[in-house]
Amino acid sequence: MPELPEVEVVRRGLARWVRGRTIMSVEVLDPRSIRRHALGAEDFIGNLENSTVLDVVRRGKFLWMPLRTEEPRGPGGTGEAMPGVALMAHLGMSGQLLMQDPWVPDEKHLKVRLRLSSSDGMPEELRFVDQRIFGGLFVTSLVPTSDGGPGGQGETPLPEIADEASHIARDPLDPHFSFDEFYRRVKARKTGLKRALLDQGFISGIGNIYADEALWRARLHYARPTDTLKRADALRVVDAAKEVMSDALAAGGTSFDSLYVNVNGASGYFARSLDAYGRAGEPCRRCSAAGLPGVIKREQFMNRSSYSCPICQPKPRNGRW
DNA sequence: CGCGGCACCTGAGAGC
DNA sequence: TGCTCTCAGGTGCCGC
Repeated sequence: MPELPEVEVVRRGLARWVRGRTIMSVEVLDPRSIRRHALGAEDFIGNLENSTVLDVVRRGKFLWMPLRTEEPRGPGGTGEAMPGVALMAHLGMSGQLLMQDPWVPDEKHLKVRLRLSSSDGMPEELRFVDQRIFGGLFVTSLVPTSDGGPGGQGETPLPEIADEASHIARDPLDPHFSFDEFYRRVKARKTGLKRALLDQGFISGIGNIYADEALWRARLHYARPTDTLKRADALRVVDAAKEVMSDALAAGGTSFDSLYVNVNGASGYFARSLDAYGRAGEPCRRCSAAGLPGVIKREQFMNRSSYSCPICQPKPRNGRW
């Protein structure tokens, strides 16, 4: 279940292997994995072949590789660079980007294979593997950012963003993230706090797991109306999200099952340090440390499970927050 | 505008 | 053993 830290682990790993390499050929083994590429497999392949990967860039959970595509030289071709396009990837629930040597047998859920130009000792194939097919690959254009800052986080940040990610807000680990802007927008919206944390247009990179962890750390209820949030509350929950995500990043990403594997094929491991998510029926660590009887409760919210402690993340009795 | 609901998917595990 | 049901969840879209 990749959230921001996992995607960043993949980004860093991938950048090392693919920067500067040319896509020699592309094989789409399951067209469902490129369904967000509206013009189909042939167009997808045509856009990628003979393009060179300039970088690997991330915004929230979206990952893209800006490409340099040259017009064919010779008759009719100028040899000049074409307008900016990028290969976009979203890992969804179970997507993996793996570097493999060609003789390694295909993975069971291999969906797309890119053959890269050879580069001393590096694996020649970039494989997109995805069991549940919530993720996918597609080609998108690059557009200027609305705030003039870099489009995303990469080795050489560009003032452009992949069109399909331009609605995604910066994440709390982004040096250009603005808490003031987040607070202003969240105050103006009438919605529940967890819903706002999961809204990638407000603040990105937070999924169900880290939303619950951040709310627990900030001692806030998931349904807290955002327009009642004090600045200190909002700061606490954003700081908590930032903390939990940088901890996970330092540990190489969270992993609960074998579905998430980073680009080098090794699972991250951070799940053991979760305080709320997945701990239904277990004592709240903060409450037990204080001698209180809090037990983590699981509830359905937004069609998914939410975990919280009824004692330290209470709902008000009188309906006033 | 906001929100609930749902579709998109597969596989693991529970229950019968 | 084998069937059916439930659950996991990021994102986008639809209708109220």
